[in-house]
Amino acid sequence: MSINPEFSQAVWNIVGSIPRGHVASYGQVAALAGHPRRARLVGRVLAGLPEDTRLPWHRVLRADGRIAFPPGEPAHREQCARLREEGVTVTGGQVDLRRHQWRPA
DNA sequence: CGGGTGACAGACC
DNA sequence: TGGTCTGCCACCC
Repeated sequence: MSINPEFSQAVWNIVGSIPRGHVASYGQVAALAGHPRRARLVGRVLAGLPEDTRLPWHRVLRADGRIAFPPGEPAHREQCARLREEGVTVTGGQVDLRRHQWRPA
């Protein structure tokens, strides 16, 4: 399975529908896109987003609630900032999933 | 063609 | 709570 427009489109839609103050894991997005076990592919799609994207990419975290970017990288700080700005508590580059994970209806 | 590399995840210990 | 190891799969040399 390549990174076809269909999959990208699905990922964009899903990520775009994560509500403010909530987060989802890469694997969760992949599954919702109809492709379980393809978390890495989701990361690839997000990596391809333009810098001025309007998509809430910062609401996507690793399965353990940690930010995927290495601490110290600008992107890491950016993600922290954006999450906090919408009321998500980030401690040590990590979010409490029990409290913030998105559970789609 | 072959090996290294990720914005990952789950199983174990 | 935290390390390792393995499976994963499209890309890029």
